[in-house]
Amino acid sequence: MAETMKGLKRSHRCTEVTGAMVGETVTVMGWVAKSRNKGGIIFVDLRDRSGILQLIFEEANVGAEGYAKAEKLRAEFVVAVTGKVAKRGGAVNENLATGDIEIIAEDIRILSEAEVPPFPIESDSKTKEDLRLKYRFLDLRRPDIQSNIMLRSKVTTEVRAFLANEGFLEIETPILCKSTPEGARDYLVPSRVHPGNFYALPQSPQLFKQLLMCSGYDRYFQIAKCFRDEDLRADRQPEFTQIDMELSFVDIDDVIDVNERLIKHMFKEAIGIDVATPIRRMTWKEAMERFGSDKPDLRFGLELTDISDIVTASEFGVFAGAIAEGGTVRGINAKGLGELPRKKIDALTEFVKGYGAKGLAYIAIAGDGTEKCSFAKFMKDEELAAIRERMQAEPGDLLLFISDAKKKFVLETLGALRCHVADQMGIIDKNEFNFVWITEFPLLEWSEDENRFVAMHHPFTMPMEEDLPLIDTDPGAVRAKAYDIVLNGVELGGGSVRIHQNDIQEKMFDVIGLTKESAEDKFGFLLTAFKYGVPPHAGLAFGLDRLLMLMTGADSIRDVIAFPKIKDASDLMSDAPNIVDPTQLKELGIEIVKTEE
RNA sequence: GGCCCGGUGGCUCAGCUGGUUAGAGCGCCGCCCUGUCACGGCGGAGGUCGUGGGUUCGAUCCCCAUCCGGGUCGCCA
Repeated sequence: MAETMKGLKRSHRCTEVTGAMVGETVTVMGWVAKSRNKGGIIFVDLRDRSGILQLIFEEANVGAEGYAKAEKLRAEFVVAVTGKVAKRGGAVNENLATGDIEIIAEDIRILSEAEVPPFPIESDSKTKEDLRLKYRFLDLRRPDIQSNIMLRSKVTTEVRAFLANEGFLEIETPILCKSTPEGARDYLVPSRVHPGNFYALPQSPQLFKQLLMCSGYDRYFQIAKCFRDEDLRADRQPEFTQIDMELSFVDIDDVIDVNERLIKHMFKEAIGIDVATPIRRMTWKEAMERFGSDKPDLRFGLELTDISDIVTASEFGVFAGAIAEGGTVRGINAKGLGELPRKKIDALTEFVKGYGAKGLAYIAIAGDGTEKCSFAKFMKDEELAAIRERMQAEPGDLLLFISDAKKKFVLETLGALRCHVADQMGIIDKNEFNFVWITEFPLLEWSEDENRFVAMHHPFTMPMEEDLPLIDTDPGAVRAKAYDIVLNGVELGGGSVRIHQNDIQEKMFDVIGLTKESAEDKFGFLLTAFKYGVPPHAGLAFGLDRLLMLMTGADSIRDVIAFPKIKDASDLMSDAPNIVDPTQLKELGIEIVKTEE
């Protein structure tokens, strides 16, 4: 029978009770983590979000009725206990913050009984994630998840404090928006008042924050929910949170400066890490050439090496052919893997095939200098020697090569292989926080599917002034005033300077094949706003979930979100999404059409 | 949509090439125990081996389909 807490007031959380309070009477409330009945004396570990505190029940102190209640306690019962703080009578438990004290219970109320939970409520849970997510409210009781969620709160609190101090205003933007079907798929919300019309949930507050700049708010930020109807990943959820900001009368360096200080502040206050500033900067081109990625993990080397010039005239058709078609041949030197078993090399081949590579060429050099080369029979000795020299190969090294007619493909695939191999080699320092700004992104990207240039970032991104003349002659070569902040190979955030001049904006729409009418239809309100006095402005957004993932070392973004969704974007706990009542659909004028296989 | 991995008591797992009364640890239930904290002792309950077909004398094991979950590629301006 659950009791009321009438007349009681919690005086402390569990670990707020300290050795300095010995002799004081306290009232604590929480969940029974563990009960150990020794017969005549009962020890109970009481748990709340602060941690664990040991309670002692003896009939002499708590009375016959209280002792009988204590005997009934099972895991996850919710209790209120009043008692005296005491130094431990027995051994000190070094593993607990409160390990040298205990509460000698004088009164107990069972506020709620509990069924046996479907899985243990403990840190480092081995329980499968689907079960944990079905009972997320129990999973959220586990100390390690609680610590993640509390750290998340700490981070947003610090972000607000820091940005407020820098003169930023926190302004909310709408969740019900107009669909702008460029980029990711929108989540749509039907309108009852306008049958057949739909709102879209925002993929980001991009247009609204630019409007706020037009309206003179000068420095805006928001902890913003964003929505993208795309497939999930370990680091991707359909709804996620951004620390979003926009600033007026600034250029790249101003944005980078305030954000470096924000990063420094967040990491220091949240997890006690000192981030060295200024943070290194690297152009997109350099990142791609050296690391095969626009979000390079700089905690290790394994850089890409170009051997195209050496093999261009070789007899090896795979290499020579790729180059003849305008492609390239690049390699990495996996130091010390020269005696990797054939099976493991085959596994690496499978890995790159997963990205669409036709194969993986290799030269494995054993410790004694003997070589196994997958393409030796096509190569002259001097060509192989030149490759070894270029790759700085030594006995014990494994050289891996990828070739293709598409340079971008070679770089990206090898970049992925680089990270995969580094992981296998165990050369990544998990305690390092390696930041880098990636700058000078291309403004445009050629889309094979659409047979046109598309904006790499978004169509409001400002080209670099010195590249403006190229926009007609060689659009693909134009660099943008865009920047990403990358941490340990993860894109933490990104932003850009926005276009605020009409002529450049028109040119931009023109290049990506957007007619004046179409642009007007999609973003007319923004373009109109720009006619009435627009300040130069720029902004940036961090992925809060990914940030927390990196701060906590979590393997999955789900471990830092209170109520995450699973791979198919559903919620195992509430069973959303779900069918709705036919009358709701009727009111919205929506009819469900079954699609055939 | 493609590829890969997994599904065996409440939890985590074992189960070799098909033949076992399908096991273990933890948890749970009962009794005992006044200094435990991974408490201890004794006893006990609990499993349509994800589901449906098929092969076979016989399937947890092999085959097909399907459901559920994870990773990844595509996708994510």
